[in-house]
Amino acid sequence: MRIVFAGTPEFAVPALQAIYEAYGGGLVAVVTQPDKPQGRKGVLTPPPVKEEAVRLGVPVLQFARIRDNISALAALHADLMVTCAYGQILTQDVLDLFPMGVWNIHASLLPAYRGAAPIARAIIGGERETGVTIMKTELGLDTGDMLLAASTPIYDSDDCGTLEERLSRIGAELIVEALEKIERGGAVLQKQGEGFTCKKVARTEVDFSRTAREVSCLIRGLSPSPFAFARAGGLTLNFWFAEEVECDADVPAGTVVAASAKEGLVVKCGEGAVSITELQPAGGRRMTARDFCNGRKLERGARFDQPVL
RNA sequence: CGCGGGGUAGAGCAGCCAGGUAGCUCGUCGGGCUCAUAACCCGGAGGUCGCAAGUCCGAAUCUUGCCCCCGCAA
Repeated sequence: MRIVFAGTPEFAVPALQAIYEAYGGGLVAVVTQPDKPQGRKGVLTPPPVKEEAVRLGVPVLQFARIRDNISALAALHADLMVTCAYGQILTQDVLDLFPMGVWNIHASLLPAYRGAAPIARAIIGGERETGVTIMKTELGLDTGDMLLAASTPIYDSDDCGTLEERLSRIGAELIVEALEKIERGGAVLQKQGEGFTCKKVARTEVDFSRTAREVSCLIRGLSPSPFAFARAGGLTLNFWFAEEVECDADVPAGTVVAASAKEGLVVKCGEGAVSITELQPAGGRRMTARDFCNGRKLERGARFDQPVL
C-alpha cells in the first residue's frame, strides 16, 4: 500500500511517525505547508511535520495550493492519503487521486467540534471529555463517515498544550489501527449525526464577570497560544494557567482578592474566583504567580479592566 | 528598516529621568518560638548592576556601539 501523509503542525508528527513505523517505504511522500516566516525576525521556518519527514528520509512536497498540483500528486501513484491538520482544503480532484480513499485524523469526538481548533474549543466549551476520530474525507468540512474514535477525559489540570499532546498520541495509535482495517477491507463506516462546527480561536480578553469555571476554561483553552489576557494597572498579562478557587469576598468581578507569594494571584469572578497560577507580563517571560507577586506589580484590591465588548 | 518592553544576589522586581554607601518580596543557610508547622521572630551568606568604549573627582544611573530575552502585529 502506497501512502501519502498530509499534515503540518506538531499535532500531526506522532501520526507521521506511527505510519512510518508501520509502513516504512510504503509512506511514499509527505505533503505539508510551505515554510513560513516566524517571529519578530521573520525567520523562514519549516513546519514540524517537514522537519520530521526530513529526519525520517521521506520525500517532502510543499504546495502553495495543493489543488494546483494534481499532476505532482498523481505521479506518486499512491493508494491512499492520510490527512492530519494539513491546513488546506482538498478538492474533489485531490480526493479522486486515491483509490483507497483519503482519511482524516480529527481531534474531536465527531460530529461535535468539526472544523478548526477543536481541542481549544472543547476546553473553552467546558467539556469533560473529548477525543480523536478517524473519518473518510469528503468535500464537507469534517462531515465524512467515521471509521474509528477514541476518547479521553479533559482534566482541570489540562491546557490546550497538554491535551493536544495526549490527543496527538491517541490519533497516532488510531490511524495505524484504521489503516489496518482499511487494508484488510473490513472497514465499516458510520454516518455522522447532527453536529456543529467550531471556529478557530483568537487571543481573547478575559471577562471576569463570567463564572470561575468559564474563565478558567477560557484561559486553559487558549494556552499556550494565542492566550487569554487581561489588563490592570497599566500591565497587560497573558495567562498561562488558572484554577478555580473558593471565594466569598463581596467585591466586584475582576478585583484582585489576593496577590502574595503564599496565596498566589486570585481574581474574583462573576461566580467564585480563579487563581492565576502561571502568567506572562507583556515584555516579560512566563512565570509563576509566586514570582509575579514577589515583583509587586499588582496589589490586593487592584482591578482588572473590563473588556470592551 | 513594522510597534513596543526588558537584561541589577538563586527567582521576581525597585533604584536610572534630576550621577555620590546595592534596596524590596521570596528562596536559601543558621538560630529562636511551638505539641507542631509551608506560620511567626532574630541573624547570616549571596551581586564583575548583559558586554565594550567614552564623559566625569566619581557611572547601575549620562553618551555611543554590540550581544541576548520578551509582548503586540504580520
